[in-house]
Amino acid sequence: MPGFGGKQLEMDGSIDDKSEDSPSSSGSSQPQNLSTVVHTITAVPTAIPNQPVQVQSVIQPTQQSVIQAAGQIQTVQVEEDGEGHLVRTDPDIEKRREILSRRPSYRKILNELSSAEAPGIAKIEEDKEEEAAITSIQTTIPSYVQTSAGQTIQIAAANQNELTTQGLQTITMTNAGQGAVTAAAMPAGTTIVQYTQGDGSQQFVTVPVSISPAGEVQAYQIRAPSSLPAGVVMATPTGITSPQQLAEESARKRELRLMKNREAARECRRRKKEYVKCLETRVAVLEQQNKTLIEELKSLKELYCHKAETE
DNA sequence: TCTCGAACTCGTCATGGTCC
DNA sequence: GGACCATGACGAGTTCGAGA
Repeated sequence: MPGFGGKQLEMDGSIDDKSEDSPSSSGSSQPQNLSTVVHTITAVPTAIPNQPVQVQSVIQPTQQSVIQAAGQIQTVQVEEDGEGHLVRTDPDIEKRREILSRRPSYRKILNELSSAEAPGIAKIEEDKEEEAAITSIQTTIPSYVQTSAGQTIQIAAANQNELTTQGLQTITMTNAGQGAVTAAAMPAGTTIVQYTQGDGSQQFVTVPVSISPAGEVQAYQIRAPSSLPAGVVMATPTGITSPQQLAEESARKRELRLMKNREAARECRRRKKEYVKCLETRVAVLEQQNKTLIEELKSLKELYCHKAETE
């Protein structure tokens, strides 16, 4: 991570108010403190959550700084905490601390940042669009799926065109010699089949692959319980009774949970990277603004001195 | 070429927040 | 209240560059 100039920039764009919980708690993205005369900080006051404001010219550590946001002038108390961090000490702290104590969402933060001040920065898309993107590279309903054991099984629904998540469907699986879709890696006895329906919606089916030596396959039900997100269905054997089947069922649930969490972790990391990139861009922009303002200040000073000399 | 340590990646678990 | 999601934390594996 390259070092950032200026004062500590909180992830939510606010001035450091010593909140205990911050997305930067891992430390890897903490900006380094560099000594500069003028610090430009973007802050989001609690009264106007989505409106960035700028704190300028915090030259003396302890003083009142003027925050201008959307045409409004606010005055906040700002102090330096000895470690180079600006600390806001006004009465809003309790409220802000309450808000910041909640775990942040990179997506929310980034979307706030992009909508508030940088229209050019792409928002992190909502899940709907992500799902749509995924389904666009999927195929239609496969008749054959390959299990984690390299086994190919045929899914022969009573009416594949009506294989929807509405209501219950019974499908049968039979061994077949053709492969079509590779299933997720699963422990012995289970597999997760991912496919796309004719209407483009993505489906995950957790399927136990306990095919008897005689090739006999029992019937499974595909159901879409309300607890599962759209596009995810569970395949459960009909009439689970034995402890072994219960164990298999819980193993399947666990695998599905792990798979989802794996995906969630990937997404989370991707969002985090995007968020850090966004912050770096903002830092670069603000540094540039800072330079411009310094130059402007210099020229105004010179102009003023020149005028004073001539008078 | 081998070794070592830092950095990075990924999967999993724990936990708090949100939704129904 | 339970299911689900988002994310921090942690450990294991991988990569890469520097030094012997």
